[in-house]
Amino acid sequence: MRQNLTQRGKDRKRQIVERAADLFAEQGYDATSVADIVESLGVGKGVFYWYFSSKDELLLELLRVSHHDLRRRQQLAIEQEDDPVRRVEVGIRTSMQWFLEHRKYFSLFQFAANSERFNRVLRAGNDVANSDAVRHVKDAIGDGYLADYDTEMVAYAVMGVIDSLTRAYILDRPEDAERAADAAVAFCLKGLVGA
Amino acid sequence: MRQNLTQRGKDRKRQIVERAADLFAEQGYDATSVADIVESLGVGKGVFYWYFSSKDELLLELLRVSHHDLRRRQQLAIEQEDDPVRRVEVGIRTSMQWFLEHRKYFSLFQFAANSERFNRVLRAGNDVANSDAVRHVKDAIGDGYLADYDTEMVAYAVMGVIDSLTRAYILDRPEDAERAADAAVAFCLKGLVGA
Amino acid sequence: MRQNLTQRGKDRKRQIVERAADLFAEQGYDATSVADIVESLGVGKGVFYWYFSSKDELLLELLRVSHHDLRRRQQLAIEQEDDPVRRVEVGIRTSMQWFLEHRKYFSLFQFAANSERFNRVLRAGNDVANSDAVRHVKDAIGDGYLADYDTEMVAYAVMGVIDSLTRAYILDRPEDAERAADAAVAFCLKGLVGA
Amino acid sequence: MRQNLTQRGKDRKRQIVERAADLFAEQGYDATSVADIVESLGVGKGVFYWYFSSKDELLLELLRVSHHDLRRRQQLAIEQEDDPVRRVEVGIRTSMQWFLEHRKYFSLFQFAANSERFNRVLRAGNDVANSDAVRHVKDAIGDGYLADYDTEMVAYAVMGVIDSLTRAYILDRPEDAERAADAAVAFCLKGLVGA
DNA sequence: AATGAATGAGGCTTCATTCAT
DNA sequence: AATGAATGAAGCCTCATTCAT
Repeated sequence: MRQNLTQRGKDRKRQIVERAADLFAEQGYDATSVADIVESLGVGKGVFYWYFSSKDELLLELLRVSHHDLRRRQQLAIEQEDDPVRRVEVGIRTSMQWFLEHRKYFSLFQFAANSERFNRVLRAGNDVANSDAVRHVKDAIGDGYLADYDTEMVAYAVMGVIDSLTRAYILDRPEDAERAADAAVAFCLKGLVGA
Repeated sequence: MRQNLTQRGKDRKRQIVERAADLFAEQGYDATSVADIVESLGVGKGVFYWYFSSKDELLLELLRVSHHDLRRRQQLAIEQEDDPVRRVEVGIRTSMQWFLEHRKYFSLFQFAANSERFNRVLRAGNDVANSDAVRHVKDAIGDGYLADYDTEMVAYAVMGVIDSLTRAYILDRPEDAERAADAAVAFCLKGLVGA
Repeated sequence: MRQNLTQRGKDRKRQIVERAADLFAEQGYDATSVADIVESLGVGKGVFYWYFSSKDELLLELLRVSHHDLRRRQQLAIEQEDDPVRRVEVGIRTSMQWFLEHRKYFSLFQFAANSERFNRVLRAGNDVANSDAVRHVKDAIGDGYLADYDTEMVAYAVMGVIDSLTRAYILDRPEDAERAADAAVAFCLKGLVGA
Repeated sequence: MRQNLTQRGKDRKRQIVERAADLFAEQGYDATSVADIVESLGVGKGVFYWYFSSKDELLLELLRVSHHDLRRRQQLAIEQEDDPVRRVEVGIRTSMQWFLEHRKYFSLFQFAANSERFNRVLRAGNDVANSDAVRHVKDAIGDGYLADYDTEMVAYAVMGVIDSLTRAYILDRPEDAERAADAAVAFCLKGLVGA
């Protein structure tokens, strides 16, 4: 909302975003009130609206920033690989690693993905991610002897594997994170019977 | 909230559940008020509380019933197959077919899965489903030369593929439903590079 | 908002409108909160929104109804006169008499007339009133030897006289109401120097 | 809130008053926030409270100054006429001309006139104006053969004509300003039938 | 079984004003 | 003189739920 922020202002804004993310993750977006956020920060209600024009706008910003961070991290990691199959693998591992480090965003992403109001933010980033993935997948598959099905679908399938295993393992049993990532990679590359 | 319902009562109750499901799917659970539901049905508010003790209870019941229906349909289909690999395939296809026919439940399941308050209902059914799946997967994989990773994880992976492709294709472009199912099956069985 | 009102409902609604009119007249529209209204009635806040979709909507309805009443009263009185000059006189007297009896609406009308948001309601009624008045004035003036200036303007002028004298005398010194009405009539008919 | 202002300070203050008048005219006093004013000026909030102790105080000052200007302009114009009837005419024309040039103040005056809080400022000026007018009117009427009704009332009537025609024509159709002024004068002097 | 009416806590947001720098 | 930051009361409105009939 405001733009000319002093250092103090920037800090305060970041503080709000982070606290909000924590609370959203704990209780859900709808169940978390603006009052919850500012009270937990010990500041007045007006502070919130000095930095954000609405609760929705805060979530949007939060999604934009974190999603962008995830995507960037992935990009960086993938760039360093040449082999297309390795690229897919690295993509999977980086995603899961990121969620391990930023567990609180996972449920928010899921929530947003299910909401008419918020999914466009993710959609934007995801579309880029998906078309990237399609390219890698195409390269990985090679001469197209699997051209029977759309590579775009494969990209979505990979994302689904990541989401599901992240939800089931990364969040609740971080100690299994590594094994879950291995499983995701193995499954995505070879499937059930593709020994 | 009554239990001994006459036929008329049962009909009314079903009517409420269905209308609620429609509205929840359109606007989301939190954004749909009890008033929305009864108004769209043209009845008074008392009706709602005659059949349900709370809005949450309605969702819980709705989830229980529909999730059970999905699981049952799957069970029936799988039973008719002997080959374990075919069983996995049939499981996938049945899920996606069911969501094609009951699109309105998909987002509700996703919502519930993300909610502390509601996910236990799905969890119950899903745990059964998962251990079933594990069995099938184990059988499919055969003598365990892929025993390196947990079959439970594989089961989650399969579910993730189903969810992701359902969301991306089944809901928005029903005409691609078949291809999406094919893609899901192929991907789950052979993965990206599993020729 | 609601339509199927029981007798009790209709009474309650009327009660709200009247209390609101009182408070608006005393403190002004903006300065009167919905809480003021319901508290002064000893009911819960929800009651207000059962009958009106918003505070603005209440004012709109209040304006519509009362303005319509004023116009109707005028119409009835005027109809009984044949002489056009007498019609103008009766119109003026009826207006002022009505405001004497419904003092609380005067400032509301003035407020609304000054508000982008609300003046359309009055505009509608006033336009009719004005074109009626134009007809009477035309008749009163006779063969048009005053056709030099627009009769529409004259109609507005008459309204201005009514408003101004109402504000200055009717509201604050009801005992002078009669004299004020006489003055308004004399002024409108003959002006300052029109012996 | 300072008093000993440098030239720069005086300019700044005038700037605020004028911008506020613009915004008040556009959106209304209550609907215009202090934030609106300072933002539209591109300055911080402190500036406002440096020059004014409150939003109300700003309006009061604005009313005082502009109303005084109107009255002064009228005075000057009237002084140059000897004939009492001409004086009334010139008073009317000057008012309307002034509002044509300062359209933004019209609705503010109306708003203030309707407000317990603000009307005293206008009252003060208006009372003077009115007693002046009474004198002129008395002179105009001459030997009192119209002494039947109070000349004070006539003064209010004239003001009402001015307000009404100003609102209806001067503000919305400036091109009709001249005709409206003519109409006001003719009506006030001769009334409807005082040919 | 069902209706219209009522409750009241709580949610989001605004805004005049003050403060530290 | 001026800025960005902060306060907190208050306003409008929603909504799950309950009640009287």
